[in-house]
Amino acid sequence: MNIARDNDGTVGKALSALELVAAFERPVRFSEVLEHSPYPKATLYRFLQTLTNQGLLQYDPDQGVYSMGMRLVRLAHAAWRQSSLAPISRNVFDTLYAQVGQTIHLAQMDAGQVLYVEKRTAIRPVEMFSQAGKVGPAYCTGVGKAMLAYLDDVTLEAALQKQAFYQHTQFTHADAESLKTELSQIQAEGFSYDREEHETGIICIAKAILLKGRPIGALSITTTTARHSFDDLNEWKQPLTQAVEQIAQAAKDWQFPTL
Amino acid sequence: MNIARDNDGTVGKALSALELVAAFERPVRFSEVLEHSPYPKATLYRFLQTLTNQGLLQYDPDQGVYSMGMRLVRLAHAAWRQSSLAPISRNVFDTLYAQVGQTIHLAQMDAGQVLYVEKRTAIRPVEMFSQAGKVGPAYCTGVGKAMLAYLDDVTLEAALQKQAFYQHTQFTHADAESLKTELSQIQAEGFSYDREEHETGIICIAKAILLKGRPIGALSITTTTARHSFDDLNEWKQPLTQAVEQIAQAAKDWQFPTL
DNA sequence: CGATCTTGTTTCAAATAATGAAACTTGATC
DNA sequence: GATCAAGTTTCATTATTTGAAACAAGATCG
Repeated sequence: MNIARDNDGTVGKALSALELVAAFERPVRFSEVLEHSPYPKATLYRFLQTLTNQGLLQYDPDQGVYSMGMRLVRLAHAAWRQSSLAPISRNVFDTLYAQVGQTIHLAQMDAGQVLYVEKRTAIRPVEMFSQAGKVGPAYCTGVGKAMLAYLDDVTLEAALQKQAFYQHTQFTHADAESLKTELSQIQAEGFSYDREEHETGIICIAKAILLKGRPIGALSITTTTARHSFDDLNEWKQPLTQAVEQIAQAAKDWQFPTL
Repeated sequence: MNIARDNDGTVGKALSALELVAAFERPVRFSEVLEHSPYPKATLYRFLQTLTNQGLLQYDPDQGVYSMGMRLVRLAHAAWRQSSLAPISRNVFDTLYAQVGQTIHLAQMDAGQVLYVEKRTAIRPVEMFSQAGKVGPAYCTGVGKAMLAYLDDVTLEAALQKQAFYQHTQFTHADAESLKTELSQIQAEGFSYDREEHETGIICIAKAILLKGRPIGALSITTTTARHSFDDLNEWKQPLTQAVEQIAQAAKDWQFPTL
């Protein structure tokens, strides 16, 4: 999909400079960005100036550091409302949470990764990796595998190409082959599981949301091995399925973009 | 609205095309965008292509419509974590909510407007982009006026230039003069009030968060005329002040960008 | 069924903006 | 007060963007 994210002239290059700043996860000096940048000093300098002018970055003159700009938050709000599943899923999401009382996630695919667009935490909050806007790996999360399972061959190959297959835990899939085997199972069964593949002690059951046969998102119910066994996950099949179907229906009615 | 936001060559123009799509608040056809665009057909066409390639927009081939892209949500997450007050305010924010039990907002300034970065309501405890990322007018909100009151003259004039002074209710400030008068009062008193200026029945007390004398954000406690009188608002002065001071301290420690 | 309109896409020479090596400025360090 | 590091500006060269116009692909109509 975006093999060519750098073949977009000035705009593409400027955005890749923006990603450089984002990657730091903290305010950065110009020279730090320069070290990680493929662009000459003067060129990068002007990119950061332009991005700052545009509000995609902000510059603190006291400390001489750049950080991500608040205009992005405003734009993301528009994106979230306009093309994420979250707004139309709101009621269903709340209902599901009330039914199962566990941490639930709503996710979509972005550039081969999982992007969480909505989250609801359990009463007893388990400190865990995730929040709206946060991205995660597709190959070792319940929602990621649920969506991968329904991709057509071409898109799947493209997505697999981007997976790192980093061994998060001893249960993480090590390569595309073993992942693919599970994907067929998931497609056959209709449910996807995370068996401590991303984080030790964290398990989940997930299901893809389909529109015209294509996965437009996925919903998951998460818990810990301390509180539940793998078998317990199956008790949530019914409410999960119902929620997924309702969101799919809402998406259909809403003319949700099929990506 | 954006004085120099168009003098940034291709990047600036492409971003203004992105804003055009954002303004629709729904998926749009190419021709609809074209109508509202200052650019020739071919130029706009290539902008949308580039933006789509870059994931800032997404294109639905079935319906031939563009909508905001999920990459923005990912980037905004980085912005929110890296340069919004929200992450460092989290504990203080939760404590304040527990103390007052009313709807509370944390906001920052962006391009003369108020940008909400965090919200807490009784009904839905955690809301990310549904509320965070929302923008509001500065001249008729508690948080907006609180921040305006501490801007230096040059910045204030620039900000006032961007205010629409739309008469939301009978109490809305009608012009810069009457607003300025209140701003001096706010600065003297340290507290800002929304007396049904934005929405009938909605009132609030707000206070600016200062770092080196400059407003980096504001915190507000909101209620309704049905439940509280204007005088009641003052009962929250103490917890509000405490929260603001704690956030200011955290920002100082965190080397928060001073904008 | 062919004509006409509407909408979206591509072309190509001219106009404009981006590029980057190098020089320069600023401020810190020894 | 000399040296070094970090950030900023310059300017001729090069590459990209620009947009009128032509083209394609559906719709809609008589």
